[in-house]
Amino acid sequence: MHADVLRAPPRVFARAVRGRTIKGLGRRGKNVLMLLDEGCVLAVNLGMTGGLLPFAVPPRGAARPTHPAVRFRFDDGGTLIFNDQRRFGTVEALDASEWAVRDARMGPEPFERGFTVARLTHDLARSRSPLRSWLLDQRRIAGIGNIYAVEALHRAGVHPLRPANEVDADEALRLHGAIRAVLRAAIRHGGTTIRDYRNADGGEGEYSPRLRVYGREGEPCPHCGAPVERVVLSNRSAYFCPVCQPARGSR
DNA sequence: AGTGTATCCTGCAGGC
DNA sequence: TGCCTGCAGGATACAC
Repeated sequence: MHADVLRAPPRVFARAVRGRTIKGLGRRGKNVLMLLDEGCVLAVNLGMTGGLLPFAVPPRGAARPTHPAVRFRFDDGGTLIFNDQRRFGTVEALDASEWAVRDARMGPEPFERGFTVARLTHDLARSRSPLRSWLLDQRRIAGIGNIYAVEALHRAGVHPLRPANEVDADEALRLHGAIRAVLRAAIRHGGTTIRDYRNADGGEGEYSPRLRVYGREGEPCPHCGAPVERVVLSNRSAYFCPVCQPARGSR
């Protein structure tokens, strides 16, 4: 339907998934995983506007998704449509070894036991990237996007432009806690709907009113009242409180 | 090798 | 009303 979300030629992709059975579901970073037999993985990255929409029967009329990109049909008559307005999402069929390579390239899951303060401190020291960019890099930590990177930095009291290798031990400790806290809170509230995001049941996430700085340029910092500022790096907005997140040093 | 920028695509809000 | 610009939750090819 829209072949550009497939990384492979459509016929190659179809051959890889036709007739297969979904044995389980998973997630790695921001990727939804459908586990097929023989270790094959159908990996879906939702991008900015992607969504997986299940239907018991093929949707007709107004029920039809607005931007269908890939359609799967099941033997029981069910249909799964990957809908993606901007088509920044991707749908890929990977064999076991291809998935292993992909998995190994991704950083730790924020909630796994191996993601410790010591590991974060060690990894930060190896990079001069601005922290906001560092947090978005899926090779460092898997699963953090712009909203939660920005929110975690505010909770930790660290400036988004701070070079990763200049973060001190106390800041790393706070950042580690802040990453987990913001993700935990956002998950508990069903995610953040700004415009398009919907959960698997079609409902909106309830976390957006709880965002402390993201999208709040000029509004008062909920901690100190100073106006929230916006800075653009790598073409993406970061929001921060100039008082709670000083450009240099600890708070 | 590591890092920052431009780009893919569509739609919407706001200014004039 | 309509045209223009900027912006949007992601990831990466490419230049330096």
